[in-house]
Amino acid sequence: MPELPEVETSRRGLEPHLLGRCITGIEVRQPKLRWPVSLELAEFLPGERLDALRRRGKYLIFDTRVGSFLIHLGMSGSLRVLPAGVLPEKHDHLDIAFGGVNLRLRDPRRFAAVLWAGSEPLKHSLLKSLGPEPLEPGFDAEWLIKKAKGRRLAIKPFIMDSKILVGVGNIYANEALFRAGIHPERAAGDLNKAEYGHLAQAIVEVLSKAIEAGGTSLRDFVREDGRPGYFAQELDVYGRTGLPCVRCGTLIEQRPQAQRSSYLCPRCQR
DNA sequence: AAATTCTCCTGAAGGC
DNA sequence: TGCCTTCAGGAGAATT
Repeated sequence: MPELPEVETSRRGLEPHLLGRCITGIEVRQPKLRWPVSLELAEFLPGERLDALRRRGKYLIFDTRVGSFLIHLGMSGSLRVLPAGVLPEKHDHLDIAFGGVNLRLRDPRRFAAVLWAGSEPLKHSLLKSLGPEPLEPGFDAEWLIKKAKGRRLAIKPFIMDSKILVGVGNIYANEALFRAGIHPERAAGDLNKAEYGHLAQAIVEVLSKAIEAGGTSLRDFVREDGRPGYFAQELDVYGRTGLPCVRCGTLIEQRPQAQRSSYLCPRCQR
């Protein structure tokens, strides 16, 4: 599922193909994604040049002179750049044509979003309340401590909350907590300063390594050029139910938590 | 304000 | 071989 590293991998893969090129057309074959695909895309974008391709959390921001649009990949979305004329396959819901190439969105589960965001995209309702980027200044243990003060919410959903920090989904939340040796069901407000130090560092390391590796490949995620990422083999706990802990050999447990699966080593994580 | 539950969707995997 | 059921999940919206 695309998390921050996968979205950043997509951004880096797409940028050299699309930056500075002019949009020549929009084709929406399936407008019913998480929200209806914004009609403004077809209205405003043809003839405009892509001036920048940015990322905020798991959102990609495409900037043009007349305004910006957002793409969120949901959990099964992927973007690819293809030569014009390649026929769409099942679940290829939308093309944005850039002259001789097409930016194509595929999303079997249709949780993706393609939305117009106007001239100040960071003020869009979906972006304005997002927490700090974990790989940029503004995110550290002190920030987490401040936000966690007094909260009884479990630490795992806490770090998956995009208002606390962006980019951490189920996979990397599990991995970061394992690295930090913290049990996912602990109350966020109960962790001490040292634990938050370890956790902040673990989040940064896990996301950085995943970006270096080119994004985790799981089920539906495909990179912009179609090659899968290869971080999956480096996961310590996610999806390893019943397998031995890489550190102590204790069997990894899986348990439901807030409508998601948590994976943990009951010995290493306290 | 904070916590919890619901919701969208369909492919994959498991059971029989 | 095939049909049915269950699970997976990003994250906003609705509810408590």
